[in-house]
Amino acid sequence: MTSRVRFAPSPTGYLHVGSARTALFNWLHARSVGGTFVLRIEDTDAERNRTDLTDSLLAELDWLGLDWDEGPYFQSERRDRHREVAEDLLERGLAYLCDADNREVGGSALVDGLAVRFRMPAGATMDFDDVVRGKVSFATDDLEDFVIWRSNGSPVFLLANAVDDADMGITHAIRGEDLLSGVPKVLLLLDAIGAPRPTYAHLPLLVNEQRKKLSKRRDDVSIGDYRARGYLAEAMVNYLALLGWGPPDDVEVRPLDEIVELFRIEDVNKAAAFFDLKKLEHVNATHLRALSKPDFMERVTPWVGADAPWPTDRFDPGRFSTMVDLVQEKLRTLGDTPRFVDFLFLDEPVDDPDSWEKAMVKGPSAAAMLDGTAVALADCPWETEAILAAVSAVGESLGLKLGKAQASVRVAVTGRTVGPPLFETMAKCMERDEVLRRIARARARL
RNA sequence: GCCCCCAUCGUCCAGCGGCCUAGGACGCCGGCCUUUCACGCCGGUAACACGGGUUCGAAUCCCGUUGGGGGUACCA
Repeated sequence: MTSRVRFAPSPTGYLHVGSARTALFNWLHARSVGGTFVLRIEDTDAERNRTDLTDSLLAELDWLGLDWDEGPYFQSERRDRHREVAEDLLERGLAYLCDADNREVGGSALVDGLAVRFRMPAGATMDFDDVVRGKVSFATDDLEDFVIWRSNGSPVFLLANAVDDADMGITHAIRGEDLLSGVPKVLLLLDAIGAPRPTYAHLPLLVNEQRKKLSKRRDDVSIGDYRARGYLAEAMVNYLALLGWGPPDDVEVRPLDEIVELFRIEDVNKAAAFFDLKKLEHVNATHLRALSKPDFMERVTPWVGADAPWPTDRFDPGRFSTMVDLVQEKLRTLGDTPRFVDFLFLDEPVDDPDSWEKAMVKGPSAAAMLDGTAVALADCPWETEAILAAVSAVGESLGLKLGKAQASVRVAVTGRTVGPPLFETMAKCMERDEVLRRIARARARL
């Protein structure tokens, strides 16, 4: 039988990293075994759902590259089927009507304003074999009757989820461990309606530094936010795959298709994983460096457009393109790009107090360096090597190695102590007059 | 409280009875390279929670303890 999995988010917020990881593992399993990936929106709780959130959910999945084969199905459109099952269970006495105080009310047909609870059998044991956890067992005596149909006429998650999985022929339910304790109830429902039980795989939770389940309120978990900060989809997905799973050959940073090749749901481990931003950055930087020039240029566009920290009309695509060759390898996210090139498109170098303090105030012989450089650069050939030689010579005359010597010149021209290769930047992207003007301006400020 | 789950370096992953004086990655700390930063390279730091078993032999199996987490809604 071919494997069918589903990602079934409820549109109550933006897609967050935990859900994305669940979606990814379902997708990976489907793609690695040639199965079908179904997308189902679990919008049974009308009060908390918003359609615009559904749209953003789909957009984020699309961005991540997690394409689905079926759906999206909307649980809200299956209300009649859910009602049918609730009525059936009620008629068969497996469930009963109850009022707002959870008191049983007689009757074997749905009644407006009354909820329906499933009757928990006594003395039974519900056990199943979880792909990642192994044998798991619950005693029904520890569980209580549970609501399957609300008094407002809508199905509860447990019922809708069980019925939909059964109707959609889901063979593997891959989801977060927070849903583990709900399994016995779902099993009871499945057994009651005579549907086969899917195979379960409960993924370890993603946790924060306090080791608590990642939460929208406390933690930085929106996939959209990461995208906006300049993380690449392939890096996000690559990093997420590393949480709870590891490639057999220890090669961690790699393309998705290779991960599909290597992934096996049974290799997923059980312990909760900390979402480590530092490692995400590393993975991102590695993917970013591997981008071809055209690809990089296309992806960085949003960061150098209207929202960039310089007047749009001063942006020069040609110079920027040249700069990309010099700075791409230094970036950790696309969002880092502006601060490596902004000085080119601003009227004056950036004003960074720390840099000024470090190079101009505390640094050695800043005044002499600037004076000497101004003279040396006034008539040297405007080429990288010549500029390097000129600045180097000025430094030497002051007993400074190039590393120290270039600091004040760098801050005078760019505003910062850190940035792209200075002489190449000047030669290829700046006019001699502008460089000299900035050096003079800095000198005057000393 | 009750139920369930988990437990290897700070973090992620490897290890699935002998190959382990425990391996890789991120981070961190040195060094090299170097016009800053970064990249790259070299080196270092650092873990099998504890206690009992089982076994010739345990990080690996079993039990307990401790610690952590999840669930316990007419949320999903």
